[in-house]
Formats: sequence, structure tokens, C-alpha cells
Amino acid sequence: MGMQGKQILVVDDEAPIRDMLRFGLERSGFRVSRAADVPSARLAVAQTHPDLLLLDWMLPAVSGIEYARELKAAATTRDLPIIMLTARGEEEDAVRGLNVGCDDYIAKPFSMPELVARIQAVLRRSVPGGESERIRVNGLEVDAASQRVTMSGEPVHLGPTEYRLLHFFVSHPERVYTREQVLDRVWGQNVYVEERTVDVHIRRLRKALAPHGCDAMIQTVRGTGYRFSEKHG
Amino acid sequence: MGMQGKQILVVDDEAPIRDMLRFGLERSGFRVSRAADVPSARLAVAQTHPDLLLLDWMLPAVSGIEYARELKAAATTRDLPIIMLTARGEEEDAVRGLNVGCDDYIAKPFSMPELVARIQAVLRRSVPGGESERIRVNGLEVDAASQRVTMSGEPVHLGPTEYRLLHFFVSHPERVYTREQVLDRVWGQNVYVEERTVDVHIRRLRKALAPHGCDAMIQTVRGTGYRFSEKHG
DNA sequence: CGCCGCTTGTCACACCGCTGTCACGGCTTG
DNA sequence: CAAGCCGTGACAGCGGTGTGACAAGCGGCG
Repeated sequence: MGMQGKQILVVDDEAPIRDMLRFGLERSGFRVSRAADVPSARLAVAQTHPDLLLLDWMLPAVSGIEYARELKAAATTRDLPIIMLTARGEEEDAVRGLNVGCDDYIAKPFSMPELVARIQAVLRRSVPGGESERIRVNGLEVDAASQRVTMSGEPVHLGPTEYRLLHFFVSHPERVYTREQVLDRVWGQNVYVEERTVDVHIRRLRKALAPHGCDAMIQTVRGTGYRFSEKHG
Repeated sequence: MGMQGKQILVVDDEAPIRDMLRFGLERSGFRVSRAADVPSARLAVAQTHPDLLLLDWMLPAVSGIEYARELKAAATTRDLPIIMLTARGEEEDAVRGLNVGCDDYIAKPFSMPELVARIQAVLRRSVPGGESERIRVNGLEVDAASQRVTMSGEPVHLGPTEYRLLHFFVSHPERVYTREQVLDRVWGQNVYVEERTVDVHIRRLRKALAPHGCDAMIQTVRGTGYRFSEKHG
């Protein structure tokens, strides 16, 4: 439905592939822009604000992996979905191990329907959500637009990771999440960090929330993970 | 870790494929149940609460796609992950399947390791207690999504094992289970623990429920085992 | 260029709740 | 009465979690 008309930026150094992808994707109802290397891609991202990036992992000068890491590091482009194009034989695990937070992989050669299917799956998964949301619960207020958190008016200082962690929990209350799932949804998919790292950031988040007396909302579910709830206990 | 032991429901009208899938998946540590058509699948979903659905897109009477749409439309089964099985060359249908809201698809013939990898990928990003079931009986409420138990609003603190034990009994009321059966369904199939251990956890569960006055729902059936019933006596 | 503060991921350690087992005693059944 | 069967308290071991510390990365600033 609303999936058609989405803008896709294809980044590949081989012109035939770019054209083939453009043809196939436009026939599926997407809008397509193209770039041959990373500098042009940077320009295109800044100018056209694509909804998804099709990124060849092997590019001249700056590799696709480096560029993906760069995009995932910047707050403004963190949520831009990326699908990596890899050549056959370049094991997924090899790419996965590089700690890029991209959303999916597809190996060349691939069929057009399969690519379209994966694009739609990723687009559906990505939260289009109203950009300027402001969630409030029990006096705790999380403003997505300004990335600021206040507790009954008092500002709460959080690091970037703690903020995203809190934002995730506040948007998904009354549910248990395992450490692995938290990593997937807060750190990004295909990023490898220790599961116990979640514990540490939970602790930092609690410590920041404690002076305001709402650290009890982040609850430990022993044997499983963590849960956000406004109810005590 | 927790990925093993997950329950997978295979829906396919061809018996050899069902059996092949069951064999392969069980060898990978999953629990497998099977259904040949959509009506049996509906029953199995309601009864066994699987963690993931392997759904053939081409089924007699009601197609897999229709069933998937039905599942994704209902709030209680919206989060139940679905992987579609398609035949080679039916990729366009796979696309339609993904539009329906399936989480992934895989084309027959496929390799077992690939299927297992896809399943684990989907399970990894799915939430626990996927189809957020919320069972209520006599004021006692067991919420799978938040993994929390409340008695007329008051939270009841339970350890992991007691929670699983109660969840099992609440989902299977009015029926006697031997200690061995309870061990199989709550502890897992290949775990060796003394049968009397069940007694101890029953006792702990009762003690946690006692302050709320509903410990009588866990009933002893002398010479056999235990039963959960809302009726007293 | 170097210094500094902030953030982040990881580790080691301590603690404590959970778990499985046992022994004892009360109770039912034959 | 004897023999099971079950509830209960106790207990040791383990494992999951909280916590402080630390080094590396990174950007800002002089």
C-alpha cells in the first residue's frame, strides 16, 4: 500500500547493476536514485532523504561497510534502513562480524522478486513513526524531537545510549525483553556487543532516574531480561 | 540458549515435507507440532501457543496467505512470527506473503541449515510471549507479555520456575498431570530432576498465592499428581 | 598538536535469590 | 498396624544480577 512510492538510493560502482536495479525497482513502484560512490551517496542522502539504502559493500575508496558504520553513528541517519549487497561467497558471517548495524543482507546474484520482498520487509519493520512524538508516563516525559527527558519538569541528563534505551522501553511498556532483543532494537541489528553490556546501561539509566524516584519503573525479570512498567512490583 | 525448546508449528499439506521438517527441526533442538490444513492450524495455535509458524502458502481450501492475513489482523496473534514456504518460481506470491505481514519467506527446496538460520533470525527479533496471551481466572491474571502475575490487581512475586509452572497449569486447567508430565512440559524434555522436586515448587507456588487466597486452585490428586481448577474442593 | 571530559564496552568480584535434594513427620489407604 | 504418599522446613551449590573500576574512542578546546 503506502510502501510504493518510497525512495530508494542505490549505491553501486557498476553502472549495469545500477541500471538493472533502477529498472526493476521502478517497475515495482519505488522511486530510485543512484550513486556510484560514497561521496555522491552522501550528497544524495543529504539532498533527497531516501527511505532506504541499497549499498554495495565493496566500493572504491571508501567501502560500503565504512559508510554504513558512518551512517549508523550519526543520530540523523541512524534510522535510515540499509540493505547490504554482497557477492556470493562473501559469507554473511564475515560481513556480520564487522559490526555494522545494517538491516539485512542479500547476496549477488539475486532475483528481483526476492530483493523487492526483502526491501518491503525491512521498510515494514522500520518504524516510520511520527517524528515528533512526546511520550509521558507518571511525570516522566520523553521528547523525541529534542531528545530530552524530564521528570516532573526537572531535566534528566542521559547519554545517547541511555536515552535510546529509555525511549525504547517507554515506547514498549508492560513487556519483557531479553538482553538480546534489547541489543537488536536499541543498538541495532548485526552489532556485536556482550549481552551483559545491557545490564550496565540499565544500571546507568536507573542511576540517572533514581534522584527523581522513578528508577523502579525499569524492572528486572530474573532469568529473562528487563521490563518497563509504571506499576510498582 | 533460550532459543532451543521453542515451539514451531509446521503447516503443510504434504505429509513427507511435514515429517522432514519435524525431523530436521527437532534435531536442531526445537519442539515441533504439525498441521495439514488451516482449520487444524487454528486449533493448534489456540491450544499449544507456538512461538513461530512455518506456513506453506499453498494449502487446500484456505490458502496460507489468507490464514497469515487472518493471524496478522487479530490482536492476539499479531506478534506470532510467520515464515512462508513457497515453491521455486512462486516468488511473486512470496512478495504478496510479505505484504500480508509475514516475517520472512523461504523457497522450496531449501537447505536445513538455511531454514534454521532464518528461524533463529526471526525468533531473535520477536518478543517473548509473542501472541500476547493474557489468561484470567477468578481474579488471578497471568500476562505472558510482561511475564507478570497479579491477583485482583495486586502483583504476585514468583520465581522463574514458579511462573512457568503456574503458566502451564493456568493454560491447562481442569486436568490432572503426573509429576513426570509436569517435568516434561515445564522443565523440558531432556532434563533429569527428581519427581519430588515438583512437590517443592508446587508448595512454593502455593505459598506465593496463599496471601491472596487462591492457593486452593492448585489441587493435589493423591496417587496421581496435580490439577489446576478454579472450583474449590 | 596535546590535553581533557564524556561516553561506552568489558571485566572481575560480590551478593543473593533461586533451585534441587533430602529427611522428617503427618496423613491416608489397605 | 504397616506402607505409601505428600507437605514442609532446611540447606548447600549455582547461577543470574548489581556494581565499581578501567581502558579505549571521540570530539572539543586551548
